[in-house]
Amino acid sequence: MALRMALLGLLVAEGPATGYTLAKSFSGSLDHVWKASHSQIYPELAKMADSGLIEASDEIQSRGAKYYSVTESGRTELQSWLTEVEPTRTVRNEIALRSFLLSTLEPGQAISLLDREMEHYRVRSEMLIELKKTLDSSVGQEFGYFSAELGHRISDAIYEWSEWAKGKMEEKKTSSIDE
Amino acid sequence: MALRMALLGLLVAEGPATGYTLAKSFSGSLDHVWKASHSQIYPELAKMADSGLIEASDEIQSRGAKYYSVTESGRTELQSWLTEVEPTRTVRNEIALRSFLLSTLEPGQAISLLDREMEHYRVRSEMLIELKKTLDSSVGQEFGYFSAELGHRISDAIYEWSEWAKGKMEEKKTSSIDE
DNA sequence: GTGTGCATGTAATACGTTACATGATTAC
DNA sequence: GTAATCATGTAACGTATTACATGCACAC
Repeated sequence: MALRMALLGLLVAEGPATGYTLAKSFSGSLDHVWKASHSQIYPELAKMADSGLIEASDEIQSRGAKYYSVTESGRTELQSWLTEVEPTRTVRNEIALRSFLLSTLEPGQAISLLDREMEHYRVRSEMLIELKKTLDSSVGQEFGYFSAELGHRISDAIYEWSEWAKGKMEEKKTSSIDE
Repeated sequence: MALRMALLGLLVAEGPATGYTLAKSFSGSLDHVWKASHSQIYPELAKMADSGLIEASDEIQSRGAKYYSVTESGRTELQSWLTEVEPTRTVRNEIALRSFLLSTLEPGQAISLLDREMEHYRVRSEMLIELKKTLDSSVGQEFGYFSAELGHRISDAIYEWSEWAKGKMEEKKTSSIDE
């Protein structure tokens, strides 16, 4: 359902697009929020067209490209999903799971894992700051701005957590030497 | 793989346990990090026993309970996964996706969604503060402490983002009235 | 002519959710 | 005796990942 809504959202915001373009949009703006590959997107678009949420244009473009656009029913569907369906808040975050398992490691090992995380989220955070700048200056592109901001705040939170956890692990390491 | 590692981690940290207990542990401590239901856990434990990562005790307890414990091979497996396998950082966060779709809504509608989120994450945050207090006072239970801290920081980040986004939406609402 | 990027799809496998199904034990 | 909780499992379905497969168009 979420993938379907993501596709509807992109079509609403950016107008008619092909499966290929939508896959690209995912990797450009939705990537830090929701991932999907073309092998998922094409069959989903076909199903959506079957249920009348989107329509394929009659003319097929060069290279066999098919342009899809949202129907009125598609717009309604997206609206009611956003406003009426209770969000699935299932967390499935491997980094968080790994943080849970950190204490099964030696402090030294844990520290090098945390260093890796810090580096990753520092880079990610910087990337999102850049993305926000781009989106900020191009008026009418607020679409991705909210999620870029959220992604940025979450990345920072993970970065700071890693720093904190590293500190804890260093204390542990020192105190075990003292014993 | 992640579920398998979560189960190994729980068995390492808490000693021998049954599928039922492990399912309970998930909902107690791992819930805010990784979700799994018993229908996933039982078959996974059977597979893990087949590959020798865990062992079932000979005696079957009352009510047909089976106690599993980690083997040496299981410990090694967990270690090498944590230290050698590059984490899957795929984000699949429905709240973040919804944030992406916010701009397809009227500011008024968006604001009520954001209110709902704020309430949710305020409660979640408070819950995790309580959990951290519990884990802090019981020595030797640092196991869940790192992930509770991470969960807490992420919840707060989402809460603050919602507040920020709500402000933006209110500006938008006012300015559209002014027009 | 050949490599890169555009463009679409299918197949196999893995992972996850919901619902179905059963039975033992304990507490009231 | 009956309700709650312990305890384990299977089946159907839905979602996601990886690999396979094909062909057009443009630039060099």
